[in-house]
Amino acid sequence: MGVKDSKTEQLIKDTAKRLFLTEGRMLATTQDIADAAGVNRTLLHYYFRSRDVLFDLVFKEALRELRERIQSVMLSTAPFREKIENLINVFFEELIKSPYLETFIVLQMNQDPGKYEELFRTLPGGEQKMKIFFKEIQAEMDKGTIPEMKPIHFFMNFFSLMAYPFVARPIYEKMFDLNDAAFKKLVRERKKVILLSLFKNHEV
Amino acid sequence: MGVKDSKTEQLIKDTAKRLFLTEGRMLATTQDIADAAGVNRTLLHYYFRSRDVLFDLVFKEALRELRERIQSVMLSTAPFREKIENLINVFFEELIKSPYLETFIVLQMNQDPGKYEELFRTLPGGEQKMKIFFKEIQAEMDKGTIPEMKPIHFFMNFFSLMAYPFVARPIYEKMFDLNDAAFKKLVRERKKVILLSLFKNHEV
DNA sequence: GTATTGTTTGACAAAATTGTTAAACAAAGG
DNA sequence: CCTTTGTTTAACAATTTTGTCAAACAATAC
Repeated sequence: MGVKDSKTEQLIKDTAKRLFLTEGRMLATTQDIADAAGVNRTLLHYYFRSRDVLFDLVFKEALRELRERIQSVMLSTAPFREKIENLINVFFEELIKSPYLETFIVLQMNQDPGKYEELFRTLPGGEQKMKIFFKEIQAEMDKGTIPEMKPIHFFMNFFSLMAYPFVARPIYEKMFDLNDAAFKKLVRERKKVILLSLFKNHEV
Repeated sequence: MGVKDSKTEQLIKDTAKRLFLTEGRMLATTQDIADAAGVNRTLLHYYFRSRDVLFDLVFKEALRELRERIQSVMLSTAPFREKIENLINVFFEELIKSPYLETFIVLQMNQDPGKYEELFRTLPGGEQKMKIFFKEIQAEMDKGTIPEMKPIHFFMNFFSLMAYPFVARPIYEKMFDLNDAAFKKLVRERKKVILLSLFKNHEV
């Protein structure tokens, strides 16, 4: 066996993941990836056959992981407000790790809609579970802790408030002259802001 | 002069705009654009010299237009709540026209940060104007019509609630099995939902 | 040591995309 | 009708990127 053993395959995959999802270099060529990983470009084909295969692999893995983490929190038995807080934590963690996943998805879905269909289709029993979560949202409205609206709007609001600042990060950074530290500070503050904005009880 | 006169240049630009911003085909090749416009590919070089030049032109034009429309509303003398309503209308109009502008910006800014810097830098007097808008936000908090937070968070919330559903549209469509009509209906509903979510007075 | 297996490499081929050029063409003025 | 000007075209060149291959290499088993 070579001195690098079988770690090379993982190294390439991790590097691709970093370039695509963390640094937003979605157009990185096989050469870019090989260079960043410090390996010969041919190895990329040796292990993954083609750029497309590697690309899909990275994408699907990241998406699957995100979905699983979110679902496990969303379907936990924690009280509603606590559940929302946990979701914010999970989502922020994932978005800090992969700030371009969102953008990535949107683009991919458009370049070839249907290709990743199965990744969004509610799993067996998933639709049922989503309905349960939506019922919980409705119950909160009935209790008067969140404003009245279709549960899907609450859902969209929630994910909008969490995700968009990451998607728009470069815009905000230019617009308000923010450096990395300043942006991260804002993001930390947003955990409270989001709760404040979702719940009627405007105290934390 | 040729039979197509000088309309060809505009036709190519419009087609590129449509592909890039409306259909999200950001990777469309010169051939794709020429085909979509029904002209010979060489004309694209004849009028715009290179793909990059055309790409930048489309991008900058769209961005400038969006910014101007937003600024003109943001700096109008309308009462705060009305101003927010007008902003929603303008933003929705623009996003329906160019649903991929946001995504486009994010990617471009990352591929080559600094390249489009001047488009975000607050114009001469622009920073001053942003401060005025932020003061208006603060005044509303003092009046108690919106919850207490740094004005920049209100600003981020506002744009998140408006923009994200467009960015995430393909995801939502798969996730909740929405067709075009259903999605558009949701968007129409969101005008009210956003107001409901931004303002403390949870009635419309 | 030699065979075997999997890994790595550089050289090369193929494909896709962009950019250039020279010639054909079409309209309008003289 | 001939010239001028701007437009359009096809053929070609250049570049970039992906993909293939056979040979070199390294580790382990025999």
